[in-house]
Amino acid sequence: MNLPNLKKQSEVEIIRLAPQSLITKIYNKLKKSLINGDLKPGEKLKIDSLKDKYNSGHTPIREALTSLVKDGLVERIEQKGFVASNVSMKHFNEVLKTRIWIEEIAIKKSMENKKGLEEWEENLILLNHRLNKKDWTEKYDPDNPDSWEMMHKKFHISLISRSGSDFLTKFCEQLYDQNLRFRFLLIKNKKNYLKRSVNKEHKDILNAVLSRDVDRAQKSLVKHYNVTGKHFQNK
Amino acid sequence: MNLPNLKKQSEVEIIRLAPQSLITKIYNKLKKSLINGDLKPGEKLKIDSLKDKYNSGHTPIREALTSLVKDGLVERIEQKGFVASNVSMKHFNEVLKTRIWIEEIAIKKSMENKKGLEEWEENLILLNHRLNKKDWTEKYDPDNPDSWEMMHKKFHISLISRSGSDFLTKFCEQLYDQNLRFRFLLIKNKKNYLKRSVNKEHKDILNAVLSRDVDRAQKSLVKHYNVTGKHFQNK
DNA sequence: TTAAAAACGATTTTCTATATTTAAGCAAGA
DNA sequence: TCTTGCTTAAATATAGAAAATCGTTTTTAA
Repeated sequence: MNLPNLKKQSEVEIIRLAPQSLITKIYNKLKKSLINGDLKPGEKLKIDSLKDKYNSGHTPIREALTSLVKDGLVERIEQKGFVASNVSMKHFNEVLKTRIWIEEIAIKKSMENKKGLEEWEENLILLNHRLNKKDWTEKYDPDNPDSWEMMHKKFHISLISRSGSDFLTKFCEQLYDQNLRFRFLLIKNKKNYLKRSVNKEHKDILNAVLSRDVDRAQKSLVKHYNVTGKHFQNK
Repeated sequence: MNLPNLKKQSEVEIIRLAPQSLITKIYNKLKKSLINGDLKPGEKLKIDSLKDKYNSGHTPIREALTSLVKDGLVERIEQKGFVASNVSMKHFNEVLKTRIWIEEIAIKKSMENKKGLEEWEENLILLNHRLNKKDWTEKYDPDNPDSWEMMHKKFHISLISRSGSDFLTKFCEQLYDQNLRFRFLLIKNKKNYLKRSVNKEHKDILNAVLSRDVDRAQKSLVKHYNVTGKHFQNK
């Protein structure tokens, strides 16, 4: 999360030389499919089919699914296998309100954390600037960290990740992914949704953070989430 | 979490007839050992050893460990296997403050939730009453729901589980287990710890809840957690 | 002579193939 | 209609193969 993101690219390359397990690869692919809706809510996730699809044995598939269960994206029924988690407005509303409760605290604590405050602020400015230049109708592709969705996630996680609790940050990430899935699956009127002025909403949050106004930052963050919420009330 | 807990015992029995997978059994046993310290922080968790210990193949062990990674009790290093998560005061303090932040909200929302409010209150009275009768120096045994530790967990989870967000409740449970592990591993002066008047602390929380005083309930809950915290500052 | 690089072997993780167990659908008989 | 048993499909579990890591030794070269 520090500034010289681009320079670190090379380091990442070195890390990548350490072979990634099939488990991780399949986990990421399945997660993507669950979030973007390729795997439909309620759909049976048969080990054998996935095994063929991803050219692997049982173990990597089962382990990836086991992780996804803990992420809340897959449900497991003992002795009956795995199913893509169901979605509903009830679930969406739960995630929405939970995010609001949690992130209100997390952004507050992040702003109150003096250590590296200025670097964080500058980094947020950059992230927001880059995000602004991107086309937010771009396709969801978690493998591309420069895609709008991934940069958007990075901006939001950055906003709340200085609370001093990694547990909290991870929890927020989980909820972020849940929400993303709902957005892809449940938004009724996508045209309407795209009229939304996200950039303005982000700018409001950013400005509040930069003026170190905790209350206003919380309010604009909550507002941002509630605007998303509005677009789920079918119309 | 509703009142007729005892009657439901039979239902539980019926559910148990559906054979539990080895995965789940091993998951529970490993979790227990990680929390009570039989498996030491930092200890290598070799698949082969565990396989022998639990008389099983690789699959159930690996899957159980994969779940425990998501619980934060085990760490996984790609291609190098699994290790029991490390503990430190830093980690403890993180969990402590996170619990305080989160549960302050959760207990508030639980108290503000009108639906089934009175049943919940009555249930809390019962849980607290039963907890009072038990000896809190009793050994930790997650297989026995009537043990002090398990009833204590039930009381605390019950306090915060009516927020309307299952995500939040699960998160609190995770943090509860983390904290429990720290309690077993990090408390320096156990004799001193046992002098603590838990029953009084619980009664304060309960009374505040029953008088529907949100602010006082939050404060006494936080106090309860901070008292625990004090016992970690080595002396 | 010594430091770095390569090679080897043992251990362990990861993965595949296969066997066992369980669930579920269906048909025959009470 | 409700069992009961049969059949099939799928989940779960085991055994063993393949790949990666780690520590040690051997080789190479300065």
